[in-house]
Amino acid sequence: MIEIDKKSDTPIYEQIAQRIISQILSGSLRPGERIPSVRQLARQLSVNPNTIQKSYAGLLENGIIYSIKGKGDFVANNLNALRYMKKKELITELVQLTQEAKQAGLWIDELLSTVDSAYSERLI
Amino acid sequence: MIEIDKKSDTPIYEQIAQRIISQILSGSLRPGERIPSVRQLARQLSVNPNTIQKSYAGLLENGIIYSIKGKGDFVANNLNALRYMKKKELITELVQLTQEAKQAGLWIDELLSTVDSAYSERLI
Amino acid sequence: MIEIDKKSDTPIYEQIAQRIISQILSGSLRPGERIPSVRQLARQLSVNPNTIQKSYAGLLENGIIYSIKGKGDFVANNLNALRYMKKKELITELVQLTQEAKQAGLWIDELLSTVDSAYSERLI
Amino acid sequence: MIEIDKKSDTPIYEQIAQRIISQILSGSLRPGERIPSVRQLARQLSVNPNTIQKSYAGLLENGIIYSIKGKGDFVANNLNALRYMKKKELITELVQLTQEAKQAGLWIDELLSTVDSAYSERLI
DNA sequence: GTGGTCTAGACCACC
DNA sequence: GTGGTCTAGACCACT
Repeated sequence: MIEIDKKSDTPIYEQIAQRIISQILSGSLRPGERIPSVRQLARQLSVNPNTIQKSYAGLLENGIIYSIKGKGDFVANNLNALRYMKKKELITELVQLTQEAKQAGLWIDELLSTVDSAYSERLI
Repeated sequence: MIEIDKKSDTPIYEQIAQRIISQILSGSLRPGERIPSVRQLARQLSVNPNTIQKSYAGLLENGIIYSIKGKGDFVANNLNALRYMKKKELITELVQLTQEAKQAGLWIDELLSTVDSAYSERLI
Repeated sequence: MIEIDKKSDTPIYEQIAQRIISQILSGSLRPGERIPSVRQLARQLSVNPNTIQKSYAGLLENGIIYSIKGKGDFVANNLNALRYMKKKELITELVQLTQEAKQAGLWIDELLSTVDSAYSERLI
Repeated sequence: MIEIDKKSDTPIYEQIAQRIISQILSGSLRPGERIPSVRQLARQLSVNPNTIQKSYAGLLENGIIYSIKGKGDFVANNLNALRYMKKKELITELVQLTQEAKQAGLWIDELLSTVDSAYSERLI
């Protein structure tokens, strides 16, 4: 089940793409599996079909899904590449955040223990 | 010395505000000290004065600077509050990032060592 | 319907913000309802869109409205907080004014009867 | 003793004028009495003499002080007129404030009791 | 169509 | 010189 926040400042089409990617990464959508049709998802989220279309176009372009005319859109067999991409992205963000925190005067201990406890916590 | 990236997707006026804040946090701008005048900084960064104005308006509204008409803008005496705000903000981001990383399948060791080495690195 | 006074010494953008707030407080604009678009209101008041934008930016930052890109700006669900804020503000002003009046030699009866009759008066 | 707030957004020259007027109204400066010289007050408040000059020019124009070349500036014999002006001004403000409060949903009782207690309070 | 950002150029009050 | 407000016109991303 996908949920979006229309008030958020990250565009809806990107929110949807992120949700789908995270569903793939978490295994709740598997390679080869069909994802909801544009119209169906549009109805379900009460969002303009154009917006869904834009999400899917992005996923298609990055090889995360493939589409078969007349049948629908399916999760591609890219799981490892996808994981790798996401991982690199997260590491980059983490490096930036750490350096910013250092400059702002936080101690390394605070950062490490924050990461440690956040990792152990049960996800919401 | 302030540097900005006009191509970045974070607005110029916000980049400038962040730079000023980080200069205050790092101590290179002290409470009571004057910050560059709107026009001067505009010339220096080859940016429109209105854009600088917008940056300063934001800082003013948050009580980070105060302005005296005809004299200039000065760093307010909020250092502790500012540090606290920034710290809380960074910790929140770090928690989110950690949980996202966990869900994406990264190991705790990868995160901790990333933070550790990023912290030791010489800042650019 | 919003009216402004371009000659007033309170900036146009603030006049507009106040009008919107008072419309919310008086119930003529309800939470979730859309407020006029930037360009539309600009045309209607023959004011530059940037000025309207500045008004709305302030309301946005204070959580009084929220904006959805491509759709418009809407009244947030803050009515009680808003009422409380305004009330506290007005009471503070009233206290200051009263004390100033006392120091200037006005009698308490003059003040009370002024308030009383001003309150009964039909609003313009 | 006059005190000013350079950070305030009401101009310094106006702050000074207001202080002098309130000293006259409260009786601590009496008609015919000499007020501080421009240079003296400028030194005392560490303010540019031009600014003091502007204050005094305003007071002069409104007949609140008169100046004798080579001797200084003195409080005029206008006390009643001054009181009347100030009173009219305060009443006007009070009417506006009351109507705004009404529109914001405050009750007449709240306003009256606020005025009443503020009036009884010992001034700071 | 919508909001958001930016530029260029102007005017004002203040010090 | 300073900050603050406003106009006119442009571009962008989003729906």
